[in-house]
Amino acid sequence: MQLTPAYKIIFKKALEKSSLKPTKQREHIFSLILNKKDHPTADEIFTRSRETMPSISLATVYNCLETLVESGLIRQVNFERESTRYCPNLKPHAHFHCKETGAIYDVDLPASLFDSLKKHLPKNFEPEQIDINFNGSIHNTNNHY
Amino acid sequence: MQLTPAYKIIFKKALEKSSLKPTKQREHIFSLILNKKDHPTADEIFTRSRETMPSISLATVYNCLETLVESGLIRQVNFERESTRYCPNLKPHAHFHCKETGAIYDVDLPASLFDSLKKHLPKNFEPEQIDINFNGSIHNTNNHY
DNA sequence: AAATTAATTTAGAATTATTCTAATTACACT
DNA sequence: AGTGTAATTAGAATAATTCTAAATTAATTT
Repeated sequence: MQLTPAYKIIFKKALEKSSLKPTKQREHIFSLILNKKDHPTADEIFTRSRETMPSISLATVYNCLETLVESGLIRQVNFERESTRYCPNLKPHAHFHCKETGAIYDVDLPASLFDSLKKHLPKNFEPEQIDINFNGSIHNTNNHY
Repeated sequence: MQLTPAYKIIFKKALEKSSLKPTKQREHIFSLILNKKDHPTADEIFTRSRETMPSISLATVYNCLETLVESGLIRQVNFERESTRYCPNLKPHAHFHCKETGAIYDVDLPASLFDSLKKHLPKNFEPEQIDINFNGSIHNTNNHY
């Protein structure tokens, strides 16, 4: 679980911009999320972290995730009141939540769509973040019988 | 806190379609949400309910809210992991969450926008519900100085 | 390099919204 | 009236997250 040199620079810069330290734990968690792009929960990240960093604590995982979100390196994803999940995809996109499997899929969207959404806000509303969440199921188009 | 005759019919029909009973408690909670369109939490609804129905319990409030959502009479709104809020507006719309005050505002959107969102999904993804949430702040355009 | 300070991590307790459980109540139907 | 099913109730249980206070690490000053 290692950051590429390019990501290592991004990582350091992003944290330093908010005067936060690029610690071992923060880097470790960031690399875990980057390397398996599957929207894990804090608890899943905790379990995975301990495989290679057995001394890490759950509180640290929560702390690190918070600082990574603050510094813009990852995004939070929430569905209903399920555990918060984390996402390293920073491109404009939505999420699709399959109610059968619970899996979450990224859905790329053109930036223009976010722009036209913003146009419907009153002039004095200043959005910082737009979350678009689909909830539904996924049909298997192969197996018809 | 009374339902109009028109809403009373809508209420009964919606529940009976799922073979649920139009009970006093369910009607009471539905009317509370309809009459003050401010996205209350279950706990706020509980407090308001007791003013006119002191014997109601919190569990019942949760139960009733669940059945009202199931039968399509109200919608749930979630921001991050804050308490779930409830919304009687069934027209296609988004929500704006003011991070300063915590208030939630409905933002009407044309149905066409939801349609173009759906077009970006893979063909076998079947959305049942689309949630669009803005997070940000509201500028006061009056008081410049 | 030792001492000082500040930030981070840690373990475990505390919190909070929600769900669960089991008992009671309210209806609908014979 | 008696039976059966659904709904309500109070309180206990759960689970994700946050808080607290102590311990560790890193950075800075002497």
